[in-house]
Amino acid sequence: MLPASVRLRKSDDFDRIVRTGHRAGRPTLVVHALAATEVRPGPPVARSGPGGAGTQVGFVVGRDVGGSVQRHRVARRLRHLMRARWADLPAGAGVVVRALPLAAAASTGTLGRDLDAALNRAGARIARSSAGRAPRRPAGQVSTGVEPGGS
RNA sequence: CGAGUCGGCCGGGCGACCGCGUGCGAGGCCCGCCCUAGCGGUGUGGCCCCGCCCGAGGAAAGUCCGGGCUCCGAAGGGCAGGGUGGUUGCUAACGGCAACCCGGGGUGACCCGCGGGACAGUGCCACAGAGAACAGACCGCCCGACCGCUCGCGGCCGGGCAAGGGUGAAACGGUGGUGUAAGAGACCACCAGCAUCCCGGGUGACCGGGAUGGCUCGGUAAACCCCACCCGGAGCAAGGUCAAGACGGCCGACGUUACGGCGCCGGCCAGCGCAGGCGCUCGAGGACGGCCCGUCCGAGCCUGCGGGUAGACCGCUCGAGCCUGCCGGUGACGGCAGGCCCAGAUGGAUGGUCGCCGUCCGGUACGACGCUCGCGCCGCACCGGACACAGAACCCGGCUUACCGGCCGACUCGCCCG
Repeated sequence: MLPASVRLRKSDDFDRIVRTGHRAGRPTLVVHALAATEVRPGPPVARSGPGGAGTQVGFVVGRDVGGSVQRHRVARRLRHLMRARWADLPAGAGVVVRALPLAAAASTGTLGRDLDAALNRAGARIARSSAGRAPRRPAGQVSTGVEPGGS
């Protein structure tokens, strides 16, 4: 399981990442992701610990997935799967994994493969938009790693 | 052995690896404070890491009742509104539970009942049927006049009757007799039922017995209504503390940009700011869910414009608590003694992946028994599949609903053996 400190806790964070983040879909789930500079325009929060420093992850399991028991089961399995992949995420990134109705019936192995594929595609899209024209974000962004002015 | 009734309990187990949350303890780094200024002390502080303890349910569910707790004002009266409805108890309380009463069902153990009032009033009673509420006469029974006649009768008119047939959930008591032209509680006996009174038993619902009366008086209150009793409102997003705070904050649309922003419009929610008006005991205004009364608060209030919270902590888990034993009670339950501490998350912990076992179902093979020779049933082995309903969110007591299955106890009926 992921500790509470690396999970998204604010409704605003969920809204921003789901609304403006880069998306990658699979049959069982959809990954929304933002690079560190897109998550927080200001100076990054200093954070210690292993893996991607400051990376935050959240999960959305809606009512269409199933009843309360089914939804909790899906969310727990996704948290366990994300724990194994969390260290490989870029530092400071924000990721929201949204489960689809098929996730309830899928095996944990299938969920893991879908999560890998979706994370890879979302990562590629972040890299492309940072390097190139940034079609999804009309207001352009500085490349990852360069801190915005002011500090 | 078979069939059944009631009550209680469990609701997969063990292991390995990897994890999450609260609490406690040790350590490291940072921060604040103190001084004797150090390799110091201190902490309601933050982060990391290690160890230990604990960590979902019988329904955690539906949110249908009842309470605790919190705030509204300290919780008044009447009306309206809502709820409950055999009796006596239990309980903090209840629409819950127990025992009993009455009615109904079952051979029985036992089960079921929204179980006050229909002479206070109003309404409704479909279809069928002649007639459905101070009812009614289709077939029918009887008497009389007239006509016909094959002299057993038929037709028609007037009158009497409601026994028999038929309709219906229900037809204005039942059976037998007297009576009569035929009949009818018209009268009589018994029975059922109703009303009033008396006696006996029971705390009571009610039960048992007796007398008198008129002879019989439908159902529906989960229709309005009447009677008795109960109910102030909102809810842990209750409520409280702290920090920030006016040149402010967030969100969205548009325009512009040197991509840092800027302008403008709109929206959002408070104790705030400005202006105007009214008022300070001859009292503005307000509170008590609605209305009236009554009571109380009261120095601020109203309007317009501007402007605009929802972060952290407390509440938050020791409670009508759980277990064991004894005592009282038919029982629900109560009393006493001893022991125990048993989830507190907040995008929301209580788990993930495997292995072995267990339970159930299906198939195959073998063995025992029964046999109507198709099969049934039991044991065992292997293979395959399934393992329910469901996730705390302030806390309790209930109710209701969902649920693969399993275990235990008491009792009833039938058959067989001794």
